[in-house]
Amino acid sequence: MANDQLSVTFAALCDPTRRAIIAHLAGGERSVTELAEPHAMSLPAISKHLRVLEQSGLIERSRDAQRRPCRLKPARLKEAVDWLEEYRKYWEQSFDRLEAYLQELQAGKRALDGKKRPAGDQPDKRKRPASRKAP
Amino acid sequence: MANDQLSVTFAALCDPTRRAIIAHLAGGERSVTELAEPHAMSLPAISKHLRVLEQSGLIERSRDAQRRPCRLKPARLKEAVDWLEEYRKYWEQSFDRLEAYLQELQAGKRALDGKKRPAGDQPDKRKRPASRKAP
DNA sequence: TCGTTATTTAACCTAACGGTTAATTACTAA
DNA sequence: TTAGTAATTAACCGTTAGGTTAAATAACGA
Repeated sequence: MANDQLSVTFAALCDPTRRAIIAHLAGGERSVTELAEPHAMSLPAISKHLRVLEQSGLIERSRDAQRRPCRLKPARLKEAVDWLEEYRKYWEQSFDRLEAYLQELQAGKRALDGKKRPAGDQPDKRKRPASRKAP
Repeated sequence: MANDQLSVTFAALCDPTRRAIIAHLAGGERSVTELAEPHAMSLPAISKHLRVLEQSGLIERSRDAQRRPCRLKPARLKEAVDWLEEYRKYWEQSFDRLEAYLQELQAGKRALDGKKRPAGDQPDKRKRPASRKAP
């Protein structure tokens, strides 16, 4: 896996067990055993997941007697959402189009006179590179 | 890898080449060769990345003569962001705390009389994160 | 000190990932 | 029909991810 932060974060998030752990930790600090309890797998497996989460910066662990309580560290989640937010306009645009379509349906209009073309729908004629070179 | 949609989406996003392709496609429809051009790897490698993106539902492909133009399909990005938004309050809370701290520093206050956000709170309140609030 | 609880480490296994090169398919143009 | 362009498939390879069991470590409590 690539080692840039965003790749590490998304890689940590792509396992459902780890996402469940994050959701669990949203309820506050939890011990390893508590985090393991809902999952049908061994403690070492959970321990590995926690290690991944810790190394990705999504959680941190402290010490309380024998326990190693974990807590959420949300900064990396913010980074991920910041990346995704760049594309918000695209899904909102799709929604707008759907909404417009539904309004048309409701109005019973068949002839679309002033049909506007939403941005990002560019036909985009650009030069095509002849052939690529593999290093 | 798990086959639930969110896992598939995050797995697709955890490769920097694939994220770059998504960013590239934000500029509109692109052919495989165009998408491959900025990357120092073979066309089959790009083809595999595109397959991952297509199967995850992040892009779709059509046919234009020999070309297979790709375009962004943002719905899955929205699902990912929706999951992450559940945690927005956590990073905003952290930010609030930092802000409060900085304000304290600037004011030179030592006694915190009207402290609104106690640190390290939520001991064991199991609550589901609520929906996102508008910024 | 001894046993118990909590957690991690070690060693191992299998499947999947991300890349390669060579061959193949799909389509166009001459 | 033939040559050329665009992209995919096939076969392969090394590394890593995610799980296992067994053993080790850390801290407590009697």
